[in-house]
Amino acid sequence: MLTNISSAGMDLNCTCDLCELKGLFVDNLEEDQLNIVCTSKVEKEFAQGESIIKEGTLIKDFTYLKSGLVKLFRTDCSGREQIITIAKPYDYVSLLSVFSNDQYNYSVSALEDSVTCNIKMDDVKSIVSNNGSLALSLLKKMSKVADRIILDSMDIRTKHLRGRVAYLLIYFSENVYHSSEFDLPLSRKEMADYVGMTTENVIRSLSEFRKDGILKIYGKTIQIANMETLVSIADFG
Amino acid sequence: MLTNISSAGMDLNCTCDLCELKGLFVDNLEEDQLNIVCTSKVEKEFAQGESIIKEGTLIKDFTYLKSGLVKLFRTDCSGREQIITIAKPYDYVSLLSVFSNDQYNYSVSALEDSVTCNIKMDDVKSIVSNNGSLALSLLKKMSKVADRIILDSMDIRTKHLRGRVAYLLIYFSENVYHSSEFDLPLSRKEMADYVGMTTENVIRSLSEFRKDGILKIYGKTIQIANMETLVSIADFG
DNA sequence: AAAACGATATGATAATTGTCATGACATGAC
DNA sequence: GTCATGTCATGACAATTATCATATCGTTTT
Repeated sequence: MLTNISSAGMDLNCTCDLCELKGLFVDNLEEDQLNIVCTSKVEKEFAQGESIIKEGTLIKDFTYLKSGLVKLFRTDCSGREQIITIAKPYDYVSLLSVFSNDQYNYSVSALEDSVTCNIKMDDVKSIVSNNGSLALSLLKKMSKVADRIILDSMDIRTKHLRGRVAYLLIYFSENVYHSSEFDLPLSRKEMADYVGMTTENVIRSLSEFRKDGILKIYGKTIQIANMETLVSIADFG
Repeated sequence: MLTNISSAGMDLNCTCDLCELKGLFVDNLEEDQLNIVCTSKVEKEFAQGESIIKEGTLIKDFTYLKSGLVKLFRTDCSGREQIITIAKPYDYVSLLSVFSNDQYNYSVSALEDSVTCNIKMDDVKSIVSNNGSLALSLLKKMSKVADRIILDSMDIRTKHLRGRVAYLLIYFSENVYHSSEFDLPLSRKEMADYVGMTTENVIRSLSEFRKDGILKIYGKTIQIANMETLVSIADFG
């Protein structure tokens, strides 16, 4: 149910209208609905490595990422982790499952220090029922997120080991850090969980790239020395 | 823009309120909105094997499956088909891409004789903007469809060849034909496109299952003789 | 400092899958 | 009928990946 809020005006302490994610919510909200969000939203901080959402847990909030980097993953029947996707602010988040299920069927944890914004699911549903433009905006967002996850995973499926690893490195370089040099936010094992291969083979690929002069590797720090070759490997080599 | 329809009452020829899919649309529609759907909707028939949607084509309609069976697929960079999912009525369809893109990034074709119902995308958007419960219903549907596709493909990724083939056979037996004997709607090559292996290896798996007495195979007709073993192979064998 | 641990790294070997060649069989074209 | 074509089928072999053993490095614990 909607919390009934006086129409005396906005909470002056609320900064939702300054939120970098306003495009998703605020632009579509009437003042009284914005007040609901402002009043009921809760921001939470998570340190690198901390768990944000646990598979099987009840869905109470609509959650999205304000800053940081997270991984969505699940645990398969044999106990191994599978990374479904990696999300940065505005990529994410609470769209899978949220409207169809009462519990999460994946987990989320922080790859870097992160901040989430949480709105009560009931409030979101109430607002959506009364606000068509927000509904369309959510449908659009959800459609895009689902598409990206599905097509990316189909894409990765066509590649061999080296291509998959190259693909992942290029993803971080181009879409997350916008630089040819960056600190990998994933361990080698997590890279393996993402591309669906073993840790050893991911390490081997990285070593080969290093020996071939495509990468310079200092622990987690990666410098892409030959982007052209790396791209051609990702596009299948 | 919404077509302006006289309020004189429903089109008496419209049978949308009898549609087996009314749960998705009709239950959430006011009478005037229902009239829009009834007037603008177009039903199309497709013979087995016919193309319903082509990748890269402009999205004009919101489409769903009334009867039959279809496959969603895309063509990867090396020209090979990848089946994203197989959908039966109410499973499907027009949810991926539709609200976020102006063109399809996958194709759809009929595995069995099929009938689709098509509503102009503009009409759907207009109605959603004015109808919160329909919006929620679409969000729910979309969330469920995306979840299923993503989790199924993660699931299949954990399995080896034989497990994947077994999984697919069980899917048809339990979710589509509700019988231990059925006609495969897919060629061996399509099965391979779905599970991400080669045609030869899919055929080999089927042959092994036959030799082991798990299946009886007469061309496309499959009879599962030992469901228990097949399930244990799917759950990983 | 020593010990313990986890992540990274490399090699040898086994398991799994892909590729290529070949043939049988059905179907439709001519 | 014969031919061409495509699907189904099987085998031999090559390529790719997983598994297991082992070693190093850095960090934390004791």
